[in-house]
Amino acid sequence: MDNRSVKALRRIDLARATGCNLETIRYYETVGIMPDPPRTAKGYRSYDDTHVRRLKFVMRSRDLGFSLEEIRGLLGLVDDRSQTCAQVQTVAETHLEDVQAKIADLTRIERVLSETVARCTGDAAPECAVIDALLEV
Amino acid sequence: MDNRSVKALRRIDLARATGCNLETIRYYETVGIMPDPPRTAKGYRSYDDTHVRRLKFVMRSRDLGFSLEEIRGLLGLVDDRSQTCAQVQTVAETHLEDVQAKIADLTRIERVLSETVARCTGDAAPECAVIDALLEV
DNA sequence: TCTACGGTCTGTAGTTGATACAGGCTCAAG
DNA sequence: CTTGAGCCTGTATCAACTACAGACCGTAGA
Repeated sequence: MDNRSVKALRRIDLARATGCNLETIRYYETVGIMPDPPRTAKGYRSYDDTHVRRLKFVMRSRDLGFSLEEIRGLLGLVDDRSQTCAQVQTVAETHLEDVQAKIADLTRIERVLSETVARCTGDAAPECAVIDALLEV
Repeated sequence: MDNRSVKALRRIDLARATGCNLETIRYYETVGIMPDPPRTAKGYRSYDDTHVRRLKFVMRSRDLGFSLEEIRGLLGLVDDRSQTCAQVQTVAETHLEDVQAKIADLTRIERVLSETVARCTGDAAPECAVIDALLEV
């Protein structure tokens, strides 16, 4: 029968596939970040690969410092296909600027950290350059 | 008399100098991120430049996704000068690896976003490439 | 077939990291 | 000497999770 229909995932399977906390999945559902999934006859949530992709995207965005509100905006592009390409472009451009600003900030920190770590002798030395550098970034 | 002693800052001055929320300064004090500052005779908090530097460091670190717990660790290096340079280096290296991972992640997103934004026609087009690209990063 | 165990459900409470507000006091410019 | 801006404390609220309680389900092994 070649029944390769999408494999149903339980909540814990989605959690394991994404690294997301089990309870957070339910939380994202209540706040509208994740859709209400189909349920089995007994009321169990039933997920598939699209949920895995979406949740991974949410988690990475969160990890990079975007708020649920901002992520909602981006997911709106995914969910509401009636928007024009121009509208999508505007949101994407704003997001791009945010990302670039974060990269610039992190790169500055990265440079100072790597320079000072390299300069550090590893000896016992209370006047270690790392410390002062950290405050100067 | 050349009285260029460090100018005392009120809480609102510290807030303005750093861009930090007024109430957050008090919060950082209660959770031990900022030290209990000296007080005037009437009990007003009195800050100086060292507080400005420290708070700026805390704020930037928070903005880049480090927890107060992690920041506490870094500030421990500043506060406890008895640690060896080697210990400082270890903490700084871990921090550096975190930063580099975040940069790599953001750079990947940045590339996909800028490529797809550039490719976008701006027409009404529900099958805009940006959307799918976002979920694939 | 029974039972143990791991998983599901809902609702609610607790945690972290802030932010806001209330009610009263203080300081300094006009 | 008033008035407005700022200070104080304590407490409440918020966002984004995270954990727990108590009841139910489903399946692998004895």
